[in-house]
Amino acid sequence: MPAEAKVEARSARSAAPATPPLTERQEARRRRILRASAQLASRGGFDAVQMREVAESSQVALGTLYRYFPSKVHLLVATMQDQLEHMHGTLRKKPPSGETAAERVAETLMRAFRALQREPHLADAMVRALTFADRSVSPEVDQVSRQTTAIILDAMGLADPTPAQLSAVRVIEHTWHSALITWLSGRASIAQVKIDIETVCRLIDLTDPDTGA
Amino acid sequence: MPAEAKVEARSARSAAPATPPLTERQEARRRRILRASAQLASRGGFDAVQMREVAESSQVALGTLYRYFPSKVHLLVATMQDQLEHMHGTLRKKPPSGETAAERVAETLMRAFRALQREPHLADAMVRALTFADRSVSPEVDQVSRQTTAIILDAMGLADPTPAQLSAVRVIEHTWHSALITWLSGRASIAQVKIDIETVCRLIDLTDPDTGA
DNA sequence: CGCTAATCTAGAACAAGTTTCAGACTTGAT
DNA sequence: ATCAAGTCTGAAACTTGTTCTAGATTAGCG
Repeated sequence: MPAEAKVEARSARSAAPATPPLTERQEARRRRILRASAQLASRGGFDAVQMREVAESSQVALGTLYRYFPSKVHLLVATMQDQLEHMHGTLRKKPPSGETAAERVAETLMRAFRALQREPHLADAMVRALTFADRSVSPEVDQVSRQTTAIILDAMGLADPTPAQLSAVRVIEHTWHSALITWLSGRASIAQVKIDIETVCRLIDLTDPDTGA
Repeated sequence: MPAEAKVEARSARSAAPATPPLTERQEARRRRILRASAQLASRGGFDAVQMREVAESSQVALGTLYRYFPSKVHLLVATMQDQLEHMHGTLRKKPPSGETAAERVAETLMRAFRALQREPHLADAMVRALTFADRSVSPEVDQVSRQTTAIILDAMGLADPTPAQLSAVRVIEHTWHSALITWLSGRASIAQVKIDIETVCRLIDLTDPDTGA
């Protein structure tokens, strides 16, 4: 029988279908790797996360690093999952105060944006990885997307959204990601991102089953 | 005095401030390079565009290729500029037929989307490069963005848009790029992209100075 | 305990983007 | 026609992501 179970995509909750539980030491390794990844990313962004350095930093052989995360993009997307969970927890504690759903969503996203501004390099690494990811990372990217959707729906305060509302949420996510990229690459100001977020959030009112179209 | 002028960012119109004109042979080299890039990209997407192969394919030394395009991302973004010009020309010939501005924009974007579907690998290479570009490529990416904006404004049929309308256009572009990415990475269907585009285009009506909010 | 299969480690090796360099070639000016 | 300065070429070198290998370790089972 195997000694330590096969290591694969890890996820927050019960999403993973067949992920054998990790040993304590394995869980610890995984943590060390993610911590090193975030640390290096915080310094110099995407480029500063070098696999050899991550391995050394987390006291793990390069081959092992690749066993846990099959590519740099996988690693950074996993790092993002990790950070997103934090974020969601933090956001839950102080629900947004806006009157309308649109206001609350915009407020929540701006709060998240401010958090990202505190670690712009880390944001750079995570977002670039997310948009650069190819099909082999789809499951992980999808998980990030679901988590983001959950955060937005939370802010809207909706139990069961209509299809139109889900469309609006998807568009908001698109805008969120793309606006972040333009900000990170210095092509848009913080103010600009704020405007874009507020603009797209008006779509929510438009799809409100009571008042919208 | 210099023999052949310094090669730098090239742009469609008068945007470049100080780009000495290229020799005929230089212009020809540049063309060959872009053609090779598009050709390789059409085959296997981003990964298939290998600088050594582009150089060989376009009968240019590797060092020369790097003189014309300082990185793979620069090259692919330039390739996108090139393709966008084609596209804009093509789109101009058959203006969209929709009643409202929103309909016309959605129609135009869907037409562009269909064109991309014909060369999904090329689309992959260009879009991935665009979103992966860091600050050093900002001017070129910005040029692509301006060109895209021009296409959308064309479709709206607007001479001088209001700030609110420009915001809407920016959000539409965000959605357009991000939706393309989700499609390219297999996380969204063509139908899904269509819905997202149509959804975000409703923002236009919302900002119409006559009828909107 | 002692086995056995899987995991982990160290390090070499490979791949593709990027840089560098010496020498041949072009260009525009004199 | 000649020259100086800038370009192009071919090839090697360097960087960093990724793969591979042989041997040491570890985990669970009988």
